[in-house]
Amino acid sequence: MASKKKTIASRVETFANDAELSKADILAVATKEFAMHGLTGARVDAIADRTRTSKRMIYYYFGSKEGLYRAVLEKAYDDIRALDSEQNSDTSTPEESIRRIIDVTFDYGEDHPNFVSLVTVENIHRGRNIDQLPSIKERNAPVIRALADILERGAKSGKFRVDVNPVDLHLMISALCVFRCSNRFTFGKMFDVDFSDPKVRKRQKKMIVEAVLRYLAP
Amino acid sequence: MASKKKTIASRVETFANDAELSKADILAVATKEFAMHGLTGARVDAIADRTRTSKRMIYYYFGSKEGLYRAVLEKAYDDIRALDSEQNSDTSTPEESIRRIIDVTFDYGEDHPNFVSLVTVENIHRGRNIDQLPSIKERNAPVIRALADILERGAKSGKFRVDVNPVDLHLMISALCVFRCSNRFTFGKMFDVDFSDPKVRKRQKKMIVEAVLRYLAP
Amino acid sequence: MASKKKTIASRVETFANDAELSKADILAVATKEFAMHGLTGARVDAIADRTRTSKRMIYYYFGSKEGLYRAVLEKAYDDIRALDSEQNSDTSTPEESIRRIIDVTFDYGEDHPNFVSLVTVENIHRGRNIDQLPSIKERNAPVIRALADILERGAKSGKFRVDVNPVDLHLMISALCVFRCSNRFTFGKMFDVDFSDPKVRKRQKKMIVEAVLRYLAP
Amino acid sequence: MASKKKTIASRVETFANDAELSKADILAVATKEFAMHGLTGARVDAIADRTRTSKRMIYYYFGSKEGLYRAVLEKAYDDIRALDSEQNSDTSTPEESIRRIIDVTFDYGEDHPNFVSLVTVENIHRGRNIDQLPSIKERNAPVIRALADILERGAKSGKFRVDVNPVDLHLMISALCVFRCSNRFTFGKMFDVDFSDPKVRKRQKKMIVEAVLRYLAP
DNA sequence: AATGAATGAGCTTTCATTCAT
DNA sequence: AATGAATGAAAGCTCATTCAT
Repeated sequence: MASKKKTIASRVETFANDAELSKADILAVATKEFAMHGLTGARVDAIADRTRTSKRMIYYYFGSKEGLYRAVLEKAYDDIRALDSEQNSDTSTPEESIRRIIDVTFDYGEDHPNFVSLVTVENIHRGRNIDQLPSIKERNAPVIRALADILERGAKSGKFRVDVNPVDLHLMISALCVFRCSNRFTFGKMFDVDFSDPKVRKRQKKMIVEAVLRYLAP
Repeated sequence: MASKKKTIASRVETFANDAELSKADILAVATKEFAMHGLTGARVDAIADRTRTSKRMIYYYFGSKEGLYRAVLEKAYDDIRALDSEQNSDTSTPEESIRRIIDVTFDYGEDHPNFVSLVTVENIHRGRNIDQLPSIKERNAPVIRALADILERGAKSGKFRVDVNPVDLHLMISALCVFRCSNRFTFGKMFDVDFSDPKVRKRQKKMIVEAVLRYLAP
Repeated sequence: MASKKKTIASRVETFANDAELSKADILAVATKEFAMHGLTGARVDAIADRTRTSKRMIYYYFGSKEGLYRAVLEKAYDDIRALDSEQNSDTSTPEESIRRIIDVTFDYGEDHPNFVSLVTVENIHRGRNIDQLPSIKERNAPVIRALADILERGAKSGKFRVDVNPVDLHLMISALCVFRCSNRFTFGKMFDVDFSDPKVRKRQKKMIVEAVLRYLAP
Repeated sequence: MASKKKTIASRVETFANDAELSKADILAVATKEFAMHGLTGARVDAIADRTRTSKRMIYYYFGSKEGLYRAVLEKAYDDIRALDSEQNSDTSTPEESIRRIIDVTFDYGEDHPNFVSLVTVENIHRGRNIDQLPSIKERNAPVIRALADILERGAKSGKFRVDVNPVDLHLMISALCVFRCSNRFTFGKMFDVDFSDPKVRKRQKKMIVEAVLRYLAP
């Protein structure tokens, strides 16, 4: 290994970096595995095999299969935080803001099937693991605050109705954007819908925007 | 055993019933187990233990763990068929029809968490098993026909817009009704929503009805 | 079934025939299965599936898997008895008799791989089952008597040496004719011999005849 | 454990040896089991029970029951290689060389019934496993080369005939020496031969030597 | 801090056989 | 005489994890 020639000072840092790289490597592989097979279906061996490190290191870094799963879950929700921070643009109209939120949410689901799967998996396990990651909760508060702000501005300007619960609105948008991703296999096969077809995608996104905006109208 | 007193004629029938009863018993227990732990997480031993029969009989009747899972899946979709047949009431207005479809769909998700979980589980497995149950597909066609009929009546009477795809409408209603059930754990914990609270339930159902009807308006 | 119209008298006989046909059917299938997979490797289910009757009938007729195996073994040795009876032709010279015995033995091994396999299987089980079939022993005595007779005639005429043990001679011929059948797979693969090649077959038969006759020469 | 006192240096080596010892232990026990019961008849549990290690370790070291069987087969053929290397003595006459080869082959079969059984077992499985052990083939080439050399020397000196195929000669010797071992149970019981009787053994070995040498004579 | 070797517990499945008429 | 339904026992194998340095 190259690290053999390093000074003690640099080595500590390098090892730390190596360790971080290894952890990141494991997390990336594990994300796929958990998303594809679920918590119980995922195989620690399978993860280790596709990693630069060994199975032993998974336990060294993450303690257990569940510990690794929780780290994967945390990372997945971490990644989605970047989404929210982009949405703070007060200059746009409430309607434009809603449009963009739907647009971003819709695309995120399409582009991050692993995230969608992980949320699904976690719900099968009744949110048992997300309970142990209190940081996630804090991170998600901004979404509701942003929606509440938009709703307030819309109500004040007379463009939106005044009786909308921001959490329910978030539920509505999430449902419409995520369900078609999380249930694409059963729904797609049952009703012959090809969710990956760009035309279908565009049509459904338009439908969601219309439905939400009409609902918000006074 | 009670069968000792039976006549030959009744015995044959009774035996058939015994077998059917045993199968039904196994299916009921297995439905719970698969819904709670997923396909891989479910344990054949655990199912057998809660059954009047033995593990051996599960293999005798269903061939394999996956065979049992498929039977459970088929049964779950079978049960939902009853839902559809109730909805054929041509006397009601298109709006009333939509209201009732949402009402029934919403309640079904609430009242049959196992069904919702199974669909979730099947999507993690990318619809691999539902593919092998072609009967399911046929059974689900009526839902779309019913919606298409309502849409047509609505369009003719000028109450509904004319450009609605019935499958997309079904997707919208399913998303709004099912997502809040399938994702109740992650969403509920993240945003402090108690989906089991009757007030929340009522409020959200009202929101869904409004959203859909407003979307369908011309 | 056709038997439904039969009179009672004929039915008994017919059933007996049916039974015999079923037994023969089972035996034929079982012979293959035991020859191919050995006693433990053979599957009662596999045998039943390739039979016109059911697994239950195998137990009805033969009592157990081992019982069936013994019946198969007995049948196999029964069939070979026909071989011996043909060989009693006193008009031929001792040398001609030996030639013909080798010829027949050699061809029998080639043409009845199942028999060869069954003997092999039985030896893996240390002759445990053949022990319980005393009839087989009696049936095999004639071979030795025939050889003893040939040896005596050969010795008297001065064509053969006088110190040959007929059982050892039978061992020699059997070894040379059977080994190349029973061990064709390991030997063939190890030394690139294609035992099914007619040229190889002819060459080896010639070798065996020469070796035995030279050994028997005074 | 004794290893607690070991130095680091010795420990590594000792651990390696422990593993090798465990493997050798398993192989020895498995050889017996497979020879006695065949591939399917052998029980992994039975092997594990007679071993210092556990069933789990068998799978750790050998992957599967078939993997263990192949290892056993390879070891058995490995052991016989020692036999061949002893036979290279150019000073002896061709006749003496043949005598010794028969002597050694004859005794090896007598003294290693497990080897004979394993070959038998492998032939029932149509050489499927030996196919996957290409090393075995290489190891067996020397036998044929040695025989070819002897035949050539014998032909040159006018002591042997010139038209003998060395592989066929090997087949002849193997057949005469091995058949009486592999088929001792059926043949012995059928014709009342006690192959373990030293007198019988001696008589038959003499017969084999005579038969082969007479066949090789010009 | 990092790791190769080892493992107990439990998994799904298969097997020959018997039950009950 | 004949048979479809049912089954206890055990098989091969896999899993996440720990041992021991």
